[in-house]
Amino acid sequence: MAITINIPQFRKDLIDWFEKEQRNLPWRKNQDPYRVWVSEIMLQQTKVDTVIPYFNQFTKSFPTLSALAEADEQEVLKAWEGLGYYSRVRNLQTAVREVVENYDAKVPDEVESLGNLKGVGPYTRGAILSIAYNKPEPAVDGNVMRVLSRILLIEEDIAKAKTRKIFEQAVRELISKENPSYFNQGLMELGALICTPRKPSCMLCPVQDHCTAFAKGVEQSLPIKSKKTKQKIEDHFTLVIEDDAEKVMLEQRPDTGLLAQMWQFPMVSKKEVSESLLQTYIKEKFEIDVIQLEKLKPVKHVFSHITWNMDVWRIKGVGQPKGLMLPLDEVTQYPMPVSHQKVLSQIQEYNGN
DNA sequence: AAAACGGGGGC
DNA sequence: GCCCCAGTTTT
Repeated sequence: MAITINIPQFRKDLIDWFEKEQRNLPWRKNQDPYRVWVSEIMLQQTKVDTVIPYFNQFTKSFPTLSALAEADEQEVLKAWEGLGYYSRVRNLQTAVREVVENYDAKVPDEVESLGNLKGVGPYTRGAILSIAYNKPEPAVDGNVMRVLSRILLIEEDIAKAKTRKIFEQAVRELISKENPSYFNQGLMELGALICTPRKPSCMLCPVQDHCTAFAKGVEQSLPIKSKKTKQKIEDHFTLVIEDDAEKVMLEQRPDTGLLAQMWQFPMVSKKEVSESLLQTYIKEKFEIDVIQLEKLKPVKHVFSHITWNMDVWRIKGVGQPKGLMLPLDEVTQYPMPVSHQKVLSQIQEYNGN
């Protein structure tokens, strides 16, 4: 694909704008590769405003790569609680331990070694190399594809995996060798502030003169993106099991899959147990005698690909329940997904708080 | 190549 | 309700 814009002028316009207009964000305080790395992982599929408080807390709790490598896994997961995509932080800790082991606790500055780390894909690799090490590597995310699809009038489907390579090649031709960091960050910042998905602010755009889509008046219809996955619905019983000491039961989710290793109130799919058999199921599974069974307000939780309809039941039992029992005010010490934080709120409301 | 993987926010 | 978001891993 032939690039027809004035490349030196484009670089200057973009970088000058970024120098003047960039937001003051905590991970821009310095170029510490570890902090850049943490920020890039947090920012995957996640808005800046959401990330800011998490980043501040996380880097306070785990200030260095070595600190994160040595930290307790559950504490790390707890620090990520509510951010979502929890495999990101489990992979991150796996990767920093690898860096301590193989690279003397220094974040690699080469494509190969950096890209082989767990959770570091093509985007994150390029972001770290350019922002922390000022190397002219592409860092193509959704912003960059949107911005460049408009400027260069690229009409490939950005939902396709191989389309990213087209944009990487374009960045390789466009990128400033003097300041690759600001060039890449400028593209992303432009996508976040000006060249937005809907109603882009073209009148304020520092590179409007270079934009083919704007010249043709088609910026609103770019980028092209197919893909819409149909999402499933799952119905579950969610069990708040209380013993005579007023402790409640928590269980840990499996090591892999959805919300891996997070803690929750025991849950069972309605495909496995019917409401009429619920009491028998509880009695056998948790080895208690049920003396009270109340239905509370249901909780609905929407993921990107699944909707959980959770019928919440409060169960009073006698005996020694098979499972972790702890006082209600201590469950927050365990990393729990937002869905079950909603359940916890139901209980507290029911208890009159 | 497509699906899995969270959560929040804009309209 | 639908779409978006500073993506990577698994199938």
